[in-house]
Amino acid sequence: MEHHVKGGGNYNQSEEELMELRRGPWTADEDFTLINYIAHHGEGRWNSLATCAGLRRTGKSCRLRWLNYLHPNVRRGNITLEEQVLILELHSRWGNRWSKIAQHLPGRTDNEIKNYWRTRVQKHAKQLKCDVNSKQFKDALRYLWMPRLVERIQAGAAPTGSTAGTSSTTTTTTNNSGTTTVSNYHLNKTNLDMGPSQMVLPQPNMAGYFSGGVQINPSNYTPETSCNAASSDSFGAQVSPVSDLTDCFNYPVNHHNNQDYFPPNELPYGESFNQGLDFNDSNWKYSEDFWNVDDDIWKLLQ
DNA sequence: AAACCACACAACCGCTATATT
DNA sequence: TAATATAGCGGTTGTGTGGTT
Repeated sequence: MEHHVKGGGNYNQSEEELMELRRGPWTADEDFTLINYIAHHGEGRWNSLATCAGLRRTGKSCRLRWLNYLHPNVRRGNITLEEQVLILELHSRWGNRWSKIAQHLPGRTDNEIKNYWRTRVQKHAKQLKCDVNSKQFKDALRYLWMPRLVERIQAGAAPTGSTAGTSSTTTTTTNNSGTTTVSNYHLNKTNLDMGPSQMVLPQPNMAGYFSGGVQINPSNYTPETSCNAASSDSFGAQVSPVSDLTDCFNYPVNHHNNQDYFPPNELPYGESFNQGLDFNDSNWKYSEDFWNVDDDIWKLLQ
């Protein structure tokens, strides 16, 4: 199918030129041409690049294709649990600042994060019949979804295996300069001796983000574990003793073997939990399947 | 097997900010 | 300084795909 650009944007081109331009999905040949051209001539000045490369595309389209798809640093595939936590956390702080959020998820594009938000997060809001920007839904994200994600990350990453007999609390903190850190506290003796691990965002590699006891620093960072070549000072560890988001993640110990189960008086949010969110409301009583839509996270509401 | 539907995501559009001439 | 070009952002749309009826 051949589309034609009708105009728009600031990429001023004559009507005749525009009529020649292709739209829609890129072909493998076009991708190859673009990659090859950029490999030899570099990127930038996208209009002339498109012309010189012989691509019947707008410069804007070439730029987007390169940045969102063909660039070697673009990371494709499922959004990891760690990335989901980051997206939720950063979106709660910055809103729809997709590009800004993307800067903290190496290899992910603003477009991908935006799509994730629309398809996954907004879907939950829609099914719950509440606005994605409502306090009710934001509280659900903060006090249910995010802690649940964190717990699953820890369950998967902690060498101690099952959470049975091991309690954990993750704290997200923001210091005066606005830097976010995430701390893990695996409350067994070994890790208590070791103390919390902390890392500073942004950093180029999410592996070990919640690993507990492993501190990411430039010396143990290798290109193999990252999609971006980042300067070492962008992910050095630091300690942030003061937290303004601690309450969000201070949830009680789950003493039960089933990590998805919390009795009513042990729901994973603290005393400070907002009154505005009524989980007894019929809207919140969805079947297990509903909450399974996103990786079993919401089972605890059943 | 065909029609329908929902979803994920690539791509486009309009706009603003910044750089260049 | 003004005009133009370029880069980038966020919202929206279109299309392919997989699941369901």
